[in-house]
Amino acid sequence: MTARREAGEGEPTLVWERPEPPSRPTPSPLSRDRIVRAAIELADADGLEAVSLRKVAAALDAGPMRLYGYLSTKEELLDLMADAVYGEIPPPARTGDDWRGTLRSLAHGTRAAALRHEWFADLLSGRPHLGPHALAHMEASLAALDGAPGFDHIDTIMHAVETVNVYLIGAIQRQIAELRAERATGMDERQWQMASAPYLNRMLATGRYPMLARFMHDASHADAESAFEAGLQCVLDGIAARLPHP
Amino acid sequence: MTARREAGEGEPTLVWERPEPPSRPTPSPLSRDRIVRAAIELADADGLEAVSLRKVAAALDAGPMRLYGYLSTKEELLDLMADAVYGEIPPPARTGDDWRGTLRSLAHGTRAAALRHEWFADLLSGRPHLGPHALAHMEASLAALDGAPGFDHIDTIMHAVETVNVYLIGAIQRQIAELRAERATGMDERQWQMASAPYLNRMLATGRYPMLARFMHDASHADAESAFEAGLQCVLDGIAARLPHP
DNA sequence: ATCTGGTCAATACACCGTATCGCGCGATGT
DNA sequence: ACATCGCGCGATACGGTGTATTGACCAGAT
Repeated sequence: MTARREAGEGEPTLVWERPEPPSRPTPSPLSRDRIVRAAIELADADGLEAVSLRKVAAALDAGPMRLYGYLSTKEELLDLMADAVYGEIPPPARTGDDWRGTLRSLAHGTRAAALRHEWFADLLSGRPHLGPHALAHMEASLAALDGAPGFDHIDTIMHAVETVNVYLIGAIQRQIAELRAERATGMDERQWQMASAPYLNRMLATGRYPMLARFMHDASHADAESAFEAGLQCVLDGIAARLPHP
Repeated sequence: MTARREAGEGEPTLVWERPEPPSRPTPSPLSRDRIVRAAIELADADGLEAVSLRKVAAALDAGPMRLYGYLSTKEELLDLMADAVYGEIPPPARTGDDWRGTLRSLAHGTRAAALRHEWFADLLSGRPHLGPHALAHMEASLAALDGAPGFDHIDTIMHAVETVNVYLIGAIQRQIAELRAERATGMDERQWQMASAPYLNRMLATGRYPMLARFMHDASHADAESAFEAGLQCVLDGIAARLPHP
């Protein structure tokens, strides 16, 4: 055996002068949910790259290693975060025969959630989202179209939903990228022109990009929201065109 | 550490027994281009997260810090990599009045480049791509539509290109994500069903996802290529529907 | 012959994800 | 009531990252 701290023998220090046991700081109760919420808070505030297991744990008054009881990898935390976003998307309103309205509400709901959590865009290129909320969202999307006029076969339904989703993903990425560019140079559009425009102007001045120059000069730059809506209508038109026509 | 440290003012060791100066390993000539190529090689082989300044430098027989003469940040390296991909996209064939063919060739060319460099999908959510090749690609896209019947105004042209691009981005992301999921479980579709299906089957068995179950059971799962083409046709139809009709 | 300026390698630092270890507490068996 | 055990958790450790700083070296100018 080994020397065990026992009152019978040496006990070098008396209780009075011996410090209390480190006084466990009330090990805060943990749950996957609390962990994910803390991570999302960090990501919302400072972006995905500010989410580290150490910081998440610190935000919960816990040591980093404690998280490994709830997750076995940081990637799993990211998966949970993505699924939490799906949980925020309101299920598309079931609007009877108005399948366009259904798909539009679906798209706008998703877009709104993604804009609330910019980092969501960064998680789209990772593995497919198979969490319960993601599945439920997919299920609701399919169900909302089920029985609408023209959508008889599951293939038709899935194709429509997938096409809208693909457009949606692209639109989210585009806008998030744009939004970050603006913020990086100073948040204001005027400031953006001041900061990034010199380079662009120099490029345009080379004459190698006449169409871009024309665009910069002549185009009516629409805001992101209405550009999104316009493209979405375009996709919906395309879907409609391929339905068995009444 | 310092074998030659004694070389103060006595020079105690004789030339004969003193090793030659470490014989600079012929500091390999560097260029932004070589750096980017090395980085792309790494990324193609092992994914974006395998690209570190240290490894890129090592691949070029250089110290990590040497790269900072050519880049001031790792992000800039990623920007250069993304722009290199744009450089690989063949300019859309100018096909006269066949604007659909133009947009299709554009989309397929981009998609092919993205599939050659899976990591490209990960760079889409970052800042907008403003490198010379990206600008040239955009310019070529706009120019290819200029003068096509119905595309009179720059707004019309830009809207069409942007809509296709957005769909394109989404489709690329989707397919890359899917592709990675397959590879993660063992590369083969049969193996994928063996590995990931148990979880999905359990989820479907709960009865909470009837539409998904129906999809799994009844749908004719098309391959990625034709699904992409179908969605693209859908978008093109939508664009056509909003043109001033002949 | 000495100084100088510019390149680059070496070193250092803060941070990351995670494997390992060992302490201390609660539960358990006697 | 006491001895023992298991184990959840913190501390520590390791190999990696991006990058700031430092300092050795060499070319060219004085």
